[in-house]
Amino acid sequence: MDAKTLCLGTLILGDASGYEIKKMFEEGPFAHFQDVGYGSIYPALAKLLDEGLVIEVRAAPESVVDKGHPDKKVYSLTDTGREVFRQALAKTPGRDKIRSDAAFMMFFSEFLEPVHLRNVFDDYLAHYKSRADFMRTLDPTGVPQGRLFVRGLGQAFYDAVVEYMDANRDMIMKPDAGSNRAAE
Amino acid sequence: MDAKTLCLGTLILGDASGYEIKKMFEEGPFAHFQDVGYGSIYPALAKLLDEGLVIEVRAAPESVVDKGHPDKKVYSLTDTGREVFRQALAKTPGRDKIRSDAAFMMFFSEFLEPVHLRNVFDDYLAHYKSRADFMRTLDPTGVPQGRLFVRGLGQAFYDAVVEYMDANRDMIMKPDAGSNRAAE
DNA sequence: ATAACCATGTAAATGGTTACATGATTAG
DNA sequence: CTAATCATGTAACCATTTACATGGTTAT
Repeated sequence: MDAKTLCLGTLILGDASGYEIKKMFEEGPFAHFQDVGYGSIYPALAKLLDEGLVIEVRAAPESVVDKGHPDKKVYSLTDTGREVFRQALAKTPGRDKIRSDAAFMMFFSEFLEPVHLRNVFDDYLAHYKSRADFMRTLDPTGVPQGRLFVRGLGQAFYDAVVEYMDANRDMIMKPDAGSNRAAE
Repeated sequence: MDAKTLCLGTLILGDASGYEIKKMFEEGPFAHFQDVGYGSIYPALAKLLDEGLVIEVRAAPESVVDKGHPDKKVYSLTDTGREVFRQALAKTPGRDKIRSDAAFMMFFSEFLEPVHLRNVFDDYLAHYKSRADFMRTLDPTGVPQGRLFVRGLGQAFYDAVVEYMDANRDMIMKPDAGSNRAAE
């Protein structure tokens, strides 16, 4: 999924600014399966505007909360944008892409200093723990099934990682009991 | 992790050709947490050769299996290469990067045609099932702990996805029972 | 024969990340 | 007053993906 489609997806959930879109990928509903930075979002929004898939709208006057932020740009999907998004969803998705540098490092645990290994392990576990905890705080009320399903999938993934790491800490942390001779 | 470090990692496990390195990322021990194509591997190997981190070696004469493949190039790590790899492992790893187009699609299940949704779901599940099954065929004998740990982590991940999807098929596949009105 | 696989490589296109540049507002 | 957060955007750099180009071998 390119940044453009990602933006269309967030906008179909409601009007938003570039800043708000980023937030959705940081702590929102997409957090566990997609990722984008400002450097992708702003150019993507500019292109979408160019192509007529989104328009710039003033934030609803009711939300005068935005009084002090005159430079905030809120985008809204056009009908064409909605249609293009539907077409993007109709394609066959590619395989999941996972890049875990931490897992790569732990794979080579014998080449890491014990202190460093412990840090990598603990940081990794702590991160997944906090993600799992965060997801548990979300309210499922009124959320469509597809979204709940994907949320649950993320939750299942986080929980599995945490559970496995808690259960197998010793396996990687304790010095190797001779079984590594063969593969060196 | 850039393609260069990834290549160093596979080569520390033993001499290999570009083609063999790719295989490792397709069906080998890295399959579930990293991914690279030929377009990354061959240029990376060329650079590593340039920098003196690897050398080209003839495949061991014993393995005359390679008789008919004179253009096969086997690479081997130099001491510098080993050292550079260790340094790469000593750094703090970045966060896992996950991009799941399929999850993104399922998130927006209301916008997908039922047939397409079913296809996406079934393909996704089938893929994770086959990955999980494959990992169960691997022999743990003589494999160092770090590698076993990461293998188990991948296994736990695959199993969690399969289990969750099997258990919650109805949730996403059955037409929405009115709870989606709110977020539309 | 012919498909599948082994095997290597390049070039162009695509797209993402990082660093830079700026400035207002809010909470402590 | 100072740090954090809100807010947008560009340019250079970096890296990957895709398409192209080639050709040998093995199994059916």
